[in-house]
Amino acid sequence: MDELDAAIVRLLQSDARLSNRELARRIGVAPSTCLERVRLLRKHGVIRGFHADVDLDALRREVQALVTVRLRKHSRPSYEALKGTVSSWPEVLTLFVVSGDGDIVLHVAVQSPERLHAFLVDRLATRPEVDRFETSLIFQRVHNRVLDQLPEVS
Amino acid sequence: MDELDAAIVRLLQSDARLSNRELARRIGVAPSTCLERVRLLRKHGVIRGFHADVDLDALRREVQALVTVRLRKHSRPSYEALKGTVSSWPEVLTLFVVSGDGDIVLHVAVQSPERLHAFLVDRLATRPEVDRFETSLIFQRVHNRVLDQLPEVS
DNA sequence: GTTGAAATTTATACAAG
DNA sequence: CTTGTATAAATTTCAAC
Repeated sequence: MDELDAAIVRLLQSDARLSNRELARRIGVAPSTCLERVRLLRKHGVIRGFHADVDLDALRREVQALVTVRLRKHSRPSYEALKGTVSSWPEVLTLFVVSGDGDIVLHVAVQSPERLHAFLVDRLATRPEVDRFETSLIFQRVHNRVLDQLPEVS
Repeated sequence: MDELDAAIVRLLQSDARLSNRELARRIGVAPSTCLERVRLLRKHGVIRGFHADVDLDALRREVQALVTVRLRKHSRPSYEALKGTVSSWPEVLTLFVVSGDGDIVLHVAVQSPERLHAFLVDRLATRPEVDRFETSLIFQRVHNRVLDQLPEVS
């Protein structure tokens, strides 16, 4: 990753649909050079994919929460079982495996407070791996979608 | 949002760089129809943008954490001041304003455990709005990038 | 709202520096 | 690794349904 790659990565984070021509123009190289750079960034896993960011309200997900889950057992099968199940739940946007008071944090988004409660008691609380959980309503989310490469630690 | 819009939104979440032709082919309409649909979805704010998903390790962000922050005062100026400051910190990926034990949750990603500590004590703890905070290391993150529209609540 | 076709713009491969 | 050029493909507009 040199300066050019960093610039490409920055621009494609802010707009994944930039044409290759425009991208090349902005970083100051020929389109064919730019195309090859992007191809390599994808191949090497630096760029993992391109995704549309969709308004949650439009998806009828007006209520968001962070749910901190504590497992009954801290065994690998316990983690894997819950992770596997959760990934099939449409309510869940992100799952974090964490240290600390909780073991897993879920970011969920659903239609209503009632649906949130239904998710918690019908889906989550019925899982045998789950001991207990705490729920925080999300009033606001601010996403930074353009991340720069941090400087090397010297 | 009819069935066609939902299909477009679904496909563009999984691959924002799908060509308009391919998108049109998959949902079964003419390219010009598809183009107009996408244009309207953007105009109406359903599609908020297109972003490249970049590997955090490639950005030298190998250590992630969730930081639950408690404010000294629960006044609007207190929230706004911290939100404003945080948005200029490159370490922060997402900020959640939440209810519950914490008032704000930060998802941060930095170079090393040492840098995480530096972030916490030098940046966060020095803010006058901050009372205290708790930090959970993130061992794993599973992102669901394709969200379907949830059914109407009847 | 949708379409097909024309005109414009872009992506892509590749030979060469 | 980079570039310019040639070819193929896609985007975009628009008159008409």
